[in-house]
Amino acid sequence: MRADAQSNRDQILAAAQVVFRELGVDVPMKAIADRAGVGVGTLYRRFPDRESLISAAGYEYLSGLAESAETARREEGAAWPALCRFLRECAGLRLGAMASALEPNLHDELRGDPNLTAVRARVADLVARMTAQAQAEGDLRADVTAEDVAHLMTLQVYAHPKGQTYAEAIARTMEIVLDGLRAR
Amino acid sequence: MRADAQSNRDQILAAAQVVFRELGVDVPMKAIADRAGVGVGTLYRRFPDRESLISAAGYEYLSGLAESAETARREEGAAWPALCRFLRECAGLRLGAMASALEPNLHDELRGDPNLTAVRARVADLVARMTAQAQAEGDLRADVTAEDVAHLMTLQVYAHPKGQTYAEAIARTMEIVLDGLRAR
Amino acid sequence: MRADAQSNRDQILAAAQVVFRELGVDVPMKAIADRAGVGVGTLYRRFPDRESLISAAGYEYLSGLAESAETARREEGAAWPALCRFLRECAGLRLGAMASALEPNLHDELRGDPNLTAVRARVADLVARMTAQAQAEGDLRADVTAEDVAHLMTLQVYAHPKGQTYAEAIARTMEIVLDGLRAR
Amino acid sequence: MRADAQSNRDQILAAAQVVFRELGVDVPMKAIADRAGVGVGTLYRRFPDRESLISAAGYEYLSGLAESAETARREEGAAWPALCRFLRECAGLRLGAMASALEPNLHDELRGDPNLTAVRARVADLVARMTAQAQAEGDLRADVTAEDVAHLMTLQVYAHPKGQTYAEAIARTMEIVLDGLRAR
DNA sequence: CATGAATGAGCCTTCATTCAT
DNA sequence: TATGAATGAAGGCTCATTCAT
Repeated sequence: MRADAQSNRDQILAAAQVVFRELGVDVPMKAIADRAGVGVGTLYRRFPDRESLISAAGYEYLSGLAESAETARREEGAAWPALCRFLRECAGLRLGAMASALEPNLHDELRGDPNLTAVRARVADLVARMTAQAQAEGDLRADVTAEDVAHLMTLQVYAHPKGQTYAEAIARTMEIVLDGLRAR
Repeated sequence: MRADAQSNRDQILAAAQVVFRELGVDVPMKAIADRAGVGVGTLYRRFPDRESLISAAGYEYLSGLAESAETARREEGAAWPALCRFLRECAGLRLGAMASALEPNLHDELRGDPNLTAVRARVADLVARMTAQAQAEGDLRADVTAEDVAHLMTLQVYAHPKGQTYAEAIARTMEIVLDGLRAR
Repeated sequence: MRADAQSNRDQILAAAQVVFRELGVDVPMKAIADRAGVGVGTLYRRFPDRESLISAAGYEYLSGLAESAETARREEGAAWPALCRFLRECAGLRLGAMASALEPNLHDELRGDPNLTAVRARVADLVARMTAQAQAEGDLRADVTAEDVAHLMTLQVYAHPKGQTYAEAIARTMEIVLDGLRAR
Repeated sequence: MRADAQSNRDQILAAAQVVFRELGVDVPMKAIADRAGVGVGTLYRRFPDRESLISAAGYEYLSGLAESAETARREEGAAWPALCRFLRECAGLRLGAMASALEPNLHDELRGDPNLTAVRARVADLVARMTAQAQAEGDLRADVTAEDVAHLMTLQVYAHPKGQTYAEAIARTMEIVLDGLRAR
């Protein structure tokens, strides 16, 4: 791929991530193109339909997440702090907005996507391992499943009252959740 | 208002609540009219635009919630179980889907709505009172604010994997959250 | 159906026949709506996609044709003049432009259309009967099949040189064809 | 012109003829470029717009036709069989699909094209001469004009029912036409 | 009053044409 | 010179809203 084309592709993907996060995946394609500084035609050349853009953006989201989960495990020593760091990051990424990509059941067209399937599995596996280990180490309550934890990746609240930003609101909520997860 | 007109209004409002919950507030107006068994014209006669329908539906949601919060307080004896019951009900109602109505900052047109403002205040007050009382009774951790709790009313997760329904997923998440809220 | 709605439907159908004939079936929907004096929305309300409009217009074309074939048979006495009259009318209608509707093999979406199938069969049957009878009466050469004749319904030439209109050009061509069909 | 450039030009022209015949002159430019095995840029370098490509392809069509008309006259001896051979070839070439090029009145942009004008005149002249001669020789009915015959070059039918190909359908139709032309 | 028909603005997508590589 | 990337205008279709019946 030509250098300029690649750069445009990157712009578009970055723009999509931002815009999906802020306005949701049903945002007009034009909004994404504008944010990326390209024409709609260019966007469609790279991503022939909305699904393929969601798929690619979801892939980026999830591999970034997998990446940083692995980093966290390496850097934190224990599983529990790694898990906390991971879930905080998920919340910050507003992963819920991309849930269509995460959850095969939501968007029919995305169900069979092989890249997505692979990275979903990779993330699910990381979550399962962190969960098991944190339970083994006695830090995470024993009665939650890896799936409960996976749900928490997409935690959202819809309120940002007063001067509080969404990031602050969800961060506070996530702290409560983490306290709820901690073993007594 | 004539009896049949009133009945239509009630149908529409009920339909809107169901449909908003299931498909979100951006659902086509026709879908609501169909569900209510009336023509779109009738819908527009009662609710001149989408905002006013969201507003009215939000009002219903919130007053129902206030109602049942008061019932809970009366029936549960202590504030903490009343609060738990209230938050579980919020989750079940998928209140997040109606967040536009709840949160004055989300939908500009809804900001100044007097009915909504009043019922929002009523709910906020109830939450604040339950919060304070539950903290005073030593059941709720002391470091959360009434606002943290208010956020939790709109808690959502976007995943419903395997055979689990959304209701089950959010219920499990809410239990974790309630454990996180409980005083040690 | 309400009277005004019915009238609009008729306008649209009439407009479609004219515009299809002149510009072909790939003409912008807006062009048809404009010609009918309605908005595009109205057009789409009555005919949810292009296929259904082609189908309806094709049906009109073909039933009109069947009608007039029957009239011709009644009025002309013999089969041969009835056939000639019929083929002249086909040419004048520029039936070739509507061939998608006539020919199940051209437009996949139109293949299974039951109305169209029925009227196609009706026309095919009329042609077959006129053909057989004209041959029996010794006016039509014996070596042509009903299918050859059916082809001639869609006869087209693409030229309209000098001051000649298309109608004149195809009329002259059709006379030559009819001479070619006549038994010696 | 460099040898490779010339070769590209030839490829494109050949591709255009094939694709125009099969899909019509409104086919996407990319389809032609692909068929020619070149990029669109190359196509546009050689033919600055669609008209000039139609013009060039039309020129090829018509000079080929003129060529073979002359061959036919030389080889057939009499004018009538030459004319028949010529018209059969026109039908086989599906000349109707290129009618825009043939007929100055159809495509405004093509009206003034000098190459096209010249070759159109050349073909028209050949047709006129064959017509006159065939009439003089008593084989062609006397009441048709050279223009009637020219029309027949673009004869089309739109049906290809059952297993019959278009080529077979038009061939059969042309035989009827030729019978219609023959003097009694 | 209730209905659903009509309207047109808006988003989706394709493709002719231009232009950077 | 060849390529194919970028652009935006144009046409398809949906849906919020208005209005005739």
